[in-house]
Amino acid sequence: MARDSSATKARILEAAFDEFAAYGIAGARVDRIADTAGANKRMIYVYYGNKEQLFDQVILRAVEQGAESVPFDAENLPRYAGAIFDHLSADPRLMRLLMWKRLERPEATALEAESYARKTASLAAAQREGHVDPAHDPADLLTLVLGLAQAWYTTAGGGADAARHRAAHRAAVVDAVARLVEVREAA
Amino acid sequence: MARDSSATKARILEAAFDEFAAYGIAGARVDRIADTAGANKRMIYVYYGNKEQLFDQVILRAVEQGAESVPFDAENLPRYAGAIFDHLSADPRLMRLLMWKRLERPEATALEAESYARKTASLAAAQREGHVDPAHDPADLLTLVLGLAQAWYTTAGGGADAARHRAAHRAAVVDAVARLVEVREAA
DNA sequence: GTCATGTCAATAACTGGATAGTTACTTGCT
DNA sequence: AGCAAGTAACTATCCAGTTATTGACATGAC
Repeated sequence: MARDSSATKARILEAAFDEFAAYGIAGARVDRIADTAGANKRMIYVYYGNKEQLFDQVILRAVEQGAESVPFDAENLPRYAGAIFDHLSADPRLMRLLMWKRLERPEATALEAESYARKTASLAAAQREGHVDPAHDPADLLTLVLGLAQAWYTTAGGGADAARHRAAHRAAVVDAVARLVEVREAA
Repeated sequence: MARDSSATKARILEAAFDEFAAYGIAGARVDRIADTAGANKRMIYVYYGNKEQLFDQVILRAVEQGAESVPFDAENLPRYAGAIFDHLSADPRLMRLLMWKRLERPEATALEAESYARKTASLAAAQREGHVDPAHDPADLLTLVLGLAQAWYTTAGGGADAARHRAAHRAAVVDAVARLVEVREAA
């Protein structure tokens, strides 16, 4: 039993990810997190303050990792949507975690607000340059693209045998976004 | 204080809707539901069994009302998506309630499975008849349409000033679905 | 080298408040 | 009277957060 505080911190964070993804904030049990982490409950309070702050840390890490592995690409939105789809497919806990966050901690963080603003701005630019149909407001377009990329995880479609058709679902998302952003000649 | 059991039942159900939409199952407080309903806590247990069963009843009523006021229309999916959008706009509690359900009671009920099957079947028919592009599997298409219709409520786009742009958002949804189902000549 | 000292990591047992569900009782209607 | 509706007070459990204490390791004095 080496005494390694950063390893303990990391184990707690990982266990908390599991627990929060499964039960949300209200349903999560601090004792269970401590057990799963193989750590003492007290350390959770030492390292993270309380249950809510621990949740915030879990979210923060997930968002950072997401931003890192799925860079925004205003000029190729179908590909961006496909990348989001892949990212969500890779870990089923992720979408659940984000849904809990929307329900239990809906306040947009500064980080999120800033990332949102950056995306809409670069989307507007892509529209001016003719890569994306300018029919919709950039913010609206972003919402629609995200809605499509997440559709399998926010609706009943993501049921039992979803894994077997993953490739087809992904292709459907990519195609749907392609149709959405396709530049049309003025009628 | 008239003694009217069905009125008490209804008040409890309405208060439970409020409470569950706000806090989910784990976060909901039975005492608070009783207070809001102006009913005695005991009556909740008499009429509904326990907290989970009460939640199930709230969901059941919401789903029934939804099915009633938003009939599926495979031959005009943009309109269907618009109707879903309107239905969700009319009561912000609704989408929250459905999200809690996905997270806390994910099992698909028989009712839901049946309604899902009916929709995909009639969608397949609409594709054969040329009303809907047959590029995608009907089940996938349904998922995408729902993803679009709910996009403002499942993503960060549904923030503060969303109400002011509701009409524009609705139009965006309808247009996005129109593009999605548009029949294309074979390339 | 080894022993005292300070510091950080970790633990088990506890506390106080909350909370789902119950019991025993009262009220009002017919 | 008799039954259904309603009530208040209770219980047993659970659970977030705390307290008091022990164990590990490094540093430096001698």
